[in-house]
Amino acid sequence: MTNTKDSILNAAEQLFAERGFDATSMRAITAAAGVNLAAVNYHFQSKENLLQALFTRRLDRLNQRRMELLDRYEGEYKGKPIPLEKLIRALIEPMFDHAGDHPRAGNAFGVLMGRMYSSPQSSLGDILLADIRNFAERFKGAIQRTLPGIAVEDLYWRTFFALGSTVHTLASSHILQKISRGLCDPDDRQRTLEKLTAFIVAGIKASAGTGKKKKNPPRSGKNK
Amino acid sequence: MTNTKDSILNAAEQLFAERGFDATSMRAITAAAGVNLAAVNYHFQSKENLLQALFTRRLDRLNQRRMELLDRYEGEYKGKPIPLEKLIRALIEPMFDHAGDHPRAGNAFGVLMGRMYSSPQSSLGDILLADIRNFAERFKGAIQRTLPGIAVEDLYWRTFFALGSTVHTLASSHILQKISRGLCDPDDRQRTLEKLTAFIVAGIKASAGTGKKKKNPPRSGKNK
DNA sequence: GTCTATATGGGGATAGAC
DNA sequence: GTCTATCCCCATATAGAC
Repeated sequence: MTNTKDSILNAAEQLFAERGFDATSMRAITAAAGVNLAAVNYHFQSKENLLQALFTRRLDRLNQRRMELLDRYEGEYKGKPIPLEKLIRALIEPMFDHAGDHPRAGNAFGVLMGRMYSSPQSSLGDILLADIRNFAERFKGAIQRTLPGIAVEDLYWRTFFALGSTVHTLASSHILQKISRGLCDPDDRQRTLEKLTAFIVAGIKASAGTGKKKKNPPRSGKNK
Repeated sequence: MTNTKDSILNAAEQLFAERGFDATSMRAITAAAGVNLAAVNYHFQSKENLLQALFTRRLDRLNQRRMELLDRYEGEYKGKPIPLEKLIRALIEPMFDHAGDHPRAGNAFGVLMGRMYSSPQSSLGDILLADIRNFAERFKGAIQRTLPGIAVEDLYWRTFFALGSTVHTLASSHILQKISRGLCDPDDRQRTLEKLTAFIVAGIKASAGTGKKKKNPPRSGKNK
C-alpha cells in the first residue's frame, strides 16, 4: 500500500513527535515502519537528512494551504482590508491540520513542529527560518492593510508572540489539560482554534502601550 | 571560588541551553566545569538527576520571586484589584531574570526552560507541572479579582497562551532577530518585556469571542 | 531495493586507588 | 572528594551478498 520511503517518513514523524529526535533510534523507526534498518540510509543517507526530508515534505503543503487561504480571502474582500481574524486563521489553522495521512496519527507533525521550533537542531533552524520567510512578507503586507497604524517593530514582535502561543499549543497542550483538570480539551480542534485565534487577534490589536521609542520620538501622528 | 557541585550545575545549564540535553555529553560538561568526569555521578548519581537538580534550584528562586512581586502588589492595591499588567509582570518577568550568576551566562536558564517546556523529557515534565501548580491557583484568584467577568475555561486557555509566547520568546528569540533583520532586539530585556506584556495583557482581556458552549447552554447568567 | 553482518565510535556509569 | 581506567551498551553508518 505504501512504499518503503513513505513508511519510514510516517513512522519517523510519529516517533520523533513522541520521544524527540535524539531519543529516537533508527532501529525504532525501521521497526515501526516494518522495513530494514539499512533502508533509512539507503533512502535518506542519514538520520539528519531524514528529518529534513520529513519537514520539507510537510512545510511545502503547509505553506501551499496558507497561500490558498490568503488567496481566497483576498478574493472575498476585493480591495478592502481582510479582517484580522481571517488572516490569523490563514496563518495558524493549517498548522493544526495534518491528520488523515495515516490513521490514528493525530497531529504528530504539529507536535513535532512545535517542538522543533525551540530545538537547537541546526539543520532544521534554517529550514524553519526559510519557511517563515516564505510567508512573512505576504502576511506582513496583509496585516498592514488591515491595521494601517501598527508600527513595523510591533508587527514583528506580535506575530512572533502569536507563533509562540501556537507552537506551544501544538507541542504542549497536554499540560493545559492537566492543569485545568480536564476543563480545557486540546483535542477539540475547533474550540482550541477559536480560543487561540481570539487571544492572538486581541494581542495583535493591542494599543501601542508604553513602548516609547529609544530615540527620535515620532513627529507624525501615524500610530493612533 | 565555587565548589565542584556548583561548577557542574553552571556548566551543565549553559551547555544544555546551547545544545540541548541529549546532545550534551557528561564529558563536555565536566570539561567545561574543569572537574573530573566521575564527579557528576558522585554528586548527582545520574545525568537525568543533574537536570532535575538544576531545575529545582532555579525554580525555587523563580517562584519565590513571583510570590514576592504578588505580595508587593497586593500590599500596594489593598483590597482593590491589581491591574492586569502588574499580574502579568509578576508572572513572567522573573523568567527573564537569571543573569548574574556567572558572567556572560546571559539567560541560559531561561533558554533552557523555554526549550524544556516542549521536551518529552518525562522527569522534567512532572517538575514543570508542579511548578505551574505552585503559582497557578494564586494567580488564578488574582486575575479573577481583576477580571471578574472571565470564564474559568478562558482563564486557563489564555494563561496557557501567555506562557507559550513567553517560553517561545525565551527559547527562540534569535529567530525574531533574523526575521526582522535586526529591527527587533531580543537582547534588550526591558523592551522585550514591554512588548510581550502588552501583547499578553490585550490577549487575556479579549472579549469572549465566538466561544459557544458545546452543549447545555448555561441557564444562569454566570459567565457573561 | 533489500537484507545480514559488522565497523566504528560515543555514550553513561562504576570500581577501586589515592 | 577526586582521579584513572575501564566496562558495557547502543548508536549511526556502511560493505557487500542476494
